[in-house]
Amino acid sequence: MEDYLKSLWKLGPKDVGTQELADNLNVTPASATKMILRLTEKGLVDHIPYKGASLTKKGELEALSVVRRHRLLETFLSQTLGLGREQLHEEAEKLEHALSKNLENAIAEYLGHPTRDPHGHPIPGPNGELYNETDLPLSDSPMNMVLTVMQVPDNDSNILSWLENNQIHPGVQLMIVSRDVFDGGLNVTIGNQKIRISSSIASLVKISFEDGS
Amino acid sequence: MEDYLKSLWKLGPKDVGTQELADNLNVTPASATKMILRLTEKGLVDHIPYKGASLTKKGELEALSVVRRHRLLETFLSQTLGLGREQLHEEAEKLEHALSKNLENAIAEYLGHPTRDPHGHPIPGPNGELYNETDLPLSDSPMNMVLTVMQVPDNDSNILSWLENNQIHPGVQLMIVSRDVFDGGLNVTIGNQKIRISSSIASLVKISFEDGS
DNA sequence: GACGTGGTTTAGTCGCGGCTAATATAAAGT
DNA sequence: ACTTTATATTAGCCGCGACTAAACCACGTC
Repeated sequence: MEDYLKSLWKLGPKDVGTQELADNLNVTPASATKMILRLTEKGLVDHIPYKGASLTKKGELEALSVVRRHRLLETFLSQTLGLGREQLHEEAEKLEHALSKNLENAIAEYLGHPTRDPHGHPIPGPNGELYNETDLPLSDSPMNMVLTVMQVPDNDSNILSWLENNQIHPGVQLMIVSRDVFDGGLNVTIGNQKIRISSSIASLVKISFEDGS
Repeated sequence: MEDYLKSLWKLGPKDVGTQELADNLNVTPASATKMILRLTEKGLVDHIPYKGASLTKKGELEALSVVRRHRLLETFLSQTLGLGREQLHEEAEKLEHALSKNLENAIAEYLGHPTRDPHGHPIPGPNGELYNETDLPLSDSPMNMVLTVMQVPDNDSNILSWLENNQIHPGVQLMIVSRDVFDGGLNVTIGNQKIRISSSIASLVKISFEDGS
């Protein structure tokens, strides 16, 4: 239920098709339809049959609350237990539904009310406030400029391990030296290393032009 | 489900009646019966109809695993977030079902494999090993001896707050100076304070004769 | 030894969140 | 316009964990 809201948020704000939603949650389209009906009933979702579904204001706030819990948990587990970025998502996924408001507050307090999680994703405020929407996909970034990695994906531990092995994580600086005309792959320098990043991965890494520290 | 195992463990090792179990979990006896049947089916519980239920070896291990997760979580939340003893139980109760083996291990590691939680309750090992079964109820303890508080209850935040307010928590030393003949209430010195502890509360506090530090 | 009472179980229902199989719809191709 | 095809929905089922109401059993009492 909370998972559906989260997925709708992640896939939104456009209307999300049943199939797309179902794929995202690893359930069948029939299950997704049923849930969409339930959520519509509760006023969390607007649904146009055979068209798609999107969150209402109320649904969006719910979704942001889940996302907040998720990202606070990731930050907390990283900070205390020192879990690697590849492990965080999976664990937070399980715990987020069981996190009380009290504990959410205590964790936020403990962490000093962080605005980014260990993947660089912005953490919504207690009332759904979101900042930091200005980061750019690495795949769309200009060449020969110093770029600061701001965000890496959180949900694919394979990609994440690869990035980690190549020293790519939030805060790191790099520069695009060339771009492959055919497949969009990037040749990048990072420190004194040169690596190649496929365009599919590059589209998942977000950067800014400022010093991200 | 895990809650049923935990309750059966807590109320055992004797046969537990449907009513008693249902009361403990705040459900109706009918619900308890149904669950007992399911657990029997799975080989976690032995059930004699109209008599009672008790854990099998397999069920006990399951139960101990839940207890371990619960107590590790309490310890972890206390240690990191500094939550008060009264709040720990409730929060751990929610999270325990969502704690993966991985995270359980990471937390145990982080805490240095503790054997007691903040209430002094023993934490079962990863394979269900339990020590520290020698602590005595304060209500049964001799007078005029230095006693060390080892365990306080975890599940009643009112009692816990009262104990906390009177400086009674694991590690504290006290002495029984007199015992009320009629109601079993205890007069106790703790530091230079004298307080009275009702027999019902005293039966929930466990002590040892050794220095508990 | 029948009788009543309290605890136990069964029967039937509900909401949640899944599934499969069958049906309905919208959009695109001929 | 008609048919194909992809996508959505409905219908009907299952397991979990709760509930109420009704039947059932065991035990102590008379």
